Amino acid sequence: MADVARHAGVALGTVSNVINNPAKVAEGTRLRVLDSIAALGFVRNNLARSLAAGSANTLGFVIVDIGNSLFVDIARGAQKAAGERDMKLLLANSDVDLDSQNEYLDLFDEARVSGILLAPLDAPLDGAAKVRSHGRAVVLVNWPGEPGESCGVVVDEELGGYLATRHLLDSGRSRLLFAGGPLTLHAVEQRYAGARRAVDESGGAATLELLETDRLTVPAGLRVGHEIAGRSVDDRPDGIFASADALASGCVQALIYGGINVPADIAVIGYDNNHFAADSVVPISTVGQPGIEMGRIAAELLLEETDPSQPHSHRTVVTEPSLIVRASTKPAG
Amino acid sequence: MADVARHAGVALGTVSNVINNPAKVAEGTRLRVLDSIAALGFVRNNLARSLAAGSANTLGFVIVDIGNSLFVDIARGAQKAAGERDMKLLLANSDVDLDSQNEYLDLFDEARVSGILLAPLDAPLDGAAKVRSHGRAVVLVNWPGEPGESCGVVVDEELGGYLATRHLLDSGRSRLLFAGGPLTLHAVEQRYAGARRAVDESGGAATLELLETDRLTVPAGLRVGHEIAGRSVDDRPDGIFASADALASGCVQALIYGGINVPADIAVIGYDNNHFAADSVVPISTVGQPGIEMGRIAAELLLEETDPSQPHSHRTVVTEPSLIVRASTKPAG
DNA sequence: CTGTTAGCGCCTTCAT
DNA sequence: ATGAAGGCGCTAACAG
Repeated sequence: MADVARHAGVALGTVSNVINNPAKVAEGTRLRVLDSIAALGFVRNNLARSLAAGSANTLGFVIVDIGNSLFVDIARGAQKAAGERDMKLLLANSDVDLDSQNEYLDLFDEARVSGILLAPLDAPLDGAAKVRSHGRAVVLVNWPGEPGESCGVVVDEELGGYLATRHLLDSGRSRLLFAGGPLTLHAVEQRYAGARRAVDESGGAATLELLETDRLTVPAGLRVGHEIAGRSVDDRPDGIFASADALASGCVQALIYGGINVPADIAVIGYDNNHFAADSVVPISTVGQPGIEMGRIAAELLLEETDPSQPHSHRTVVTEPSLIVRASTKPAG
Repeated sequence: MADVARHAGVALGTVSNVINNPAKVAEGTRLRVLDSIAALGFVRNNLARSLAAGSANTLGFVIVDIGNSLFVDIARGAQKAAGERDMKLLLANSDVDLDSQNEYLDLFDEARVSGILLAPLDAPLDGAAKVRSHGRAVVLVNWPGEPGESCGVVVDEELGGYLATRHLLDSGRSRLLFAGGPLTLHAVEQRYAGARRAVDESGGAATLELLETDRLTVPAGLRVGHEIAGRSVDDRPDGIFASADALASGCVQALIYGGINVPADIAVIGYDNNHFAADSVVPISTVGQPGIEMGRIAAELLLEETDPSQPHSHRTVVTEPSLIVRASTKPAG
């Protein structure tokens, strides 16, 4: 930086101003300094900048599973929101491993990032608490904030379950089946609760069978589909709500394989709006989480919490999922 | 850090040594300092550390598409290799956007990371050249290194195409069809060349039809499958090499939908070892890239280039894909 | 093995 | 609008 100053024939402080407070320096000088910067291939040392300034222009995002498209969408949304405030977003993949998650939390802590976004795995949040105790803001993503401790962004899973089921009912289906599990998973349980509510509202006009699976994968869905295809026609549902697209995809494939027509015989709706759903012989209706929006909101909450000039109270924002109708639930008949 | 020193009743330099050169300090003192660190919730400021030490313990990885499982695998491998040398790996998603890619390159440059891994998009590598001109090492991933300029790690696509086709031939198929495109994509063209080679080696016992697609997606695969299902039986191939699993998945779905038996009537093999292939009614054979290994190699090349105590000459490491046999190519008959 | 000291590169008052 | 000086928190090299 001193080199640049010498090259441009100005003082070191002026170069600093050209970079950080362009308005404070005369047009001519500014241009001359800029030229020197280019000529010398100068790159501001962010380490020193952040050290001296006491704050970084970077946000960290620790992701539980980078293979999951929802989190990729969230990252995109957060990236965009951060970019609008001239902040950069760095990612770290904890890979569904608690130790790894805590390590990356520490890494961002040591790197003095401005704030941290955390999509946690279903485990104690000690690591986050530790980072927070150092005064670094942590916003939970796809996880409720801890009351009075941190912000969070979640999706209303119950509503999603309701929407999916309501849609099956509206399409003229009445013998419904909910597939998914294990029910100990909060999201699955909530989606089932929503399904339950929709059916209860129908006042006895519809039934809901529960078929719990051990996982939410394509193979599990294949098993579900095969099981149903093996039933006598009368015992089959006419509408299936698979609580994840992977499950729905397997289910649809196995049903078709078994000679059952989707959606004429059985309508199927999934959940998550993964590529699984769209990329199927029979495109599968689904419920989508607003990943990009979630990321944007999370980043904004974090930026707000980080900004000392702004009052901030911790809160959990609940976003709404939305119904995406495709061929797999076209009305019966 | 001064606080810790005071609390432990030692000098500031000792605290530094406890953290960085534990061997250089007496056991008792070390423990006492460690206690103080815990008691005070001290977190070493990595910015200051890197600034003072002149080098960071962090690697950056700019990824073209974080939604692609190959890159996720590569990230895992790189993460592991880096971890073994006490280095951390930070990720950035350029999202198939050149500007974004260059921005993240600059970000890592400013952050003075120890080195950068770049899985580039198919576009000029100016950004990488710029960073390199600042003396920061860049290793190209899934892209050949620029001779004399940088290292790279790639997969032998031609070999992969050969393996897939060889496997179809070995399974007793002879009327082969290669689906994929556009052929302007380097990887597709190479895979086709490998297929060509395998068929040529058969000495006229087999034929290879080329069906170029405009994309490598499930919908494109569906179109391929529907097209083939629409042919008269005699005109159909008995073995299909789809140059991507997404394509193969769509193809298999459409064939089954059209009443064709896979693999009895037509064997299908994909490429990439994505979940698409495994998660299919008929599990699809495929060719897998050694993502984890690629990541590990890339990180090691980078670390070697970064280490001034070691001689280094730029090179491109070519890794070998491997055949993964599943149900979709079980021998005819 | 311990304590002291001089920067790492930059930002930010402060005077000019 | 500009130049000079102090310090951000830490490491490394030195003298004890």
